[in-house]
Amino acid sequence: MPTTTRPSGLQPDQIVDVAHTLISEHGLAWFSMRKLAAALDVNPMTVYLRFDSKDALLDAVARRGLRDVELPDLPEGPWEDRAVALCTVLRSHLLADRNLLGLYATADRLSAALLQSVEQGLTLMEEIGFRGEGAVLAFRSLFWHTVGFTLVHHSFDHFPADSPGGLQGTFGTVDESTHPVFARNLSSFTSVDGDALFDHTTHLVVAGLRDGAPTSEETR
Amino acid sequence: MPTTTRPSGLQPDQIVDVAHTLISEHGLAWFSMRKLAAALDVNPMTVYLRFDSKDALLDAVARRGLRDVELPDLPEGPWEDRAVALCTVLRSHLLADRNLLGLYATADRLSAALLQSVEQGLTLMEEIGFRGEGAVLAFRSLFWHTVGFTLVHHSFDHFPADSPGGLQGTFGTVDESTHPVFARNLSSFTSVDGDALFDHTTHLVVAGLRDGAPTSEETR
DNA sequence: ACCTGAACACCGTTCAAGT
DNA sequence: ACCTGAACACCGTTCAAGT
Repeated sequence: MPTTTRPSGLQPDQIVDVAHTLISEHGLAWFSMRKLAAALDVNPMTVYLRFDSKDALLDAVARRGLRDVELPDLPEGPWEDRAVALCTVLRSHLLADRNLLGLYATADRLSAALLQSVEQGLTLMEEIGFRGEGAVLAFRSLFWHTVGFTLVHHSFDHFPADSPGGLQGTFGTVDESTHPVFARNLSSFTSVDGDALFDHTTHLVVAGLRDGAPTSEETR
Repeated sequence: MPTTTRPSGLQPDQIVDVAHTLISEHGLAWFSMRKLAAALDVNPMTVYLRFDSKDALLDAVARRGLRDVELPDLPEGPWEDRAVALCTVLRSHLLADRNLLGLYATADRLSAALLQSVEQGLTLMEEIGFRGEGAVLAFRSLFWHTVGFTLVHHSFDHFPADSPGGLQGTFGTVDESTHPVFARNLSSFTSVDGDALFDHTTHLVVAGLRDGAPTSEETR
């Protein structure tokens, strides 16, 4: 070894790759600039030559995680089914790596990374008669419905029923006189199936879009 | 002063209160256990006598932030309007303190803190004929739609149009041959009005619920 | 020019020691 | 019993110094 400082030629892409892998494997909370540097076998400060800050790096990692998302072609079938399918695929891509979800939540320009979904979504909206800003609005409803529901997904994991206290523990005592309807339906508050709830709500949004579309019966 | 250690009688509620205030004023990123202790004029370790960890404390802060939410009575009017109003009120409560939003995103048992909304939501669902688990499912769709959209809200703040690069900067070059529909509608991608988009999508969900309700015309 | 080592100003948390 | 001080094992980031 001629010198102690190798001109590593460390590329930004490589840094983002390794950061992505580390976060994916160990989680966002575990990740640090120093651990990243160790994984890259480089001085902690070298990373700062390529990225201004940890935030800037995380931004790049988030964008990278979504950049190469390849959405499959939508299946044949009724319009509603294809619209729901778009949402389902999008969501499963976002959920694919749970450790990166926290990153997407704070990463701006989420939609910019998902060009494929924009193309497919707009096509669907035009198919039922939406044009221009109307098509964009309709697409955005569906898109952000999907992203929002996905970000909220982990809240379902720890819902009562299975937990020690059960519903009592979570809701405390539901006062029959102030919350009569709630009290009467308490036994129906079973644990939440996130996938089913998403699917159900997506159908509601899709049906709403379809009903409000300029063209209701000309899809062919 | 007789001794240097006051038997402060520091109450957990007081700790949570001060933590809530600090986060609300300076943000979640600024907040630390040591700064909290300084604000309480107490040794940093004293807080650990009441809370096992920072996470446990933040959990308590999140719950406290929602505990006393008093939802106003729903206005008179058509069912759809009242359902939308419930969502709007819920959202504005969650958005009231933007600095606490990040807390809710990771706080489990979000719904447990919002008993009021459960009572009102279930009442609405029963009004159009939903019963038992059907009513709970319908309510959950509306509730989590609202929470999800709220958590995603800040993504809209930095949407292109006003930013330096504009749409070009965010989307890069939209290839006309691979994304023809997108390219054709590029000019319709104006900046996102989060409130309007939420309102619009909420109407879609509400309309979907109404249409799928057991009773369609017996509301009275 | 490119990289590093040491240092600065912080963290959350543990634990032996004080009163 | 109740609280603290010092310490441990970390952080992100700056910057003068090395090659």
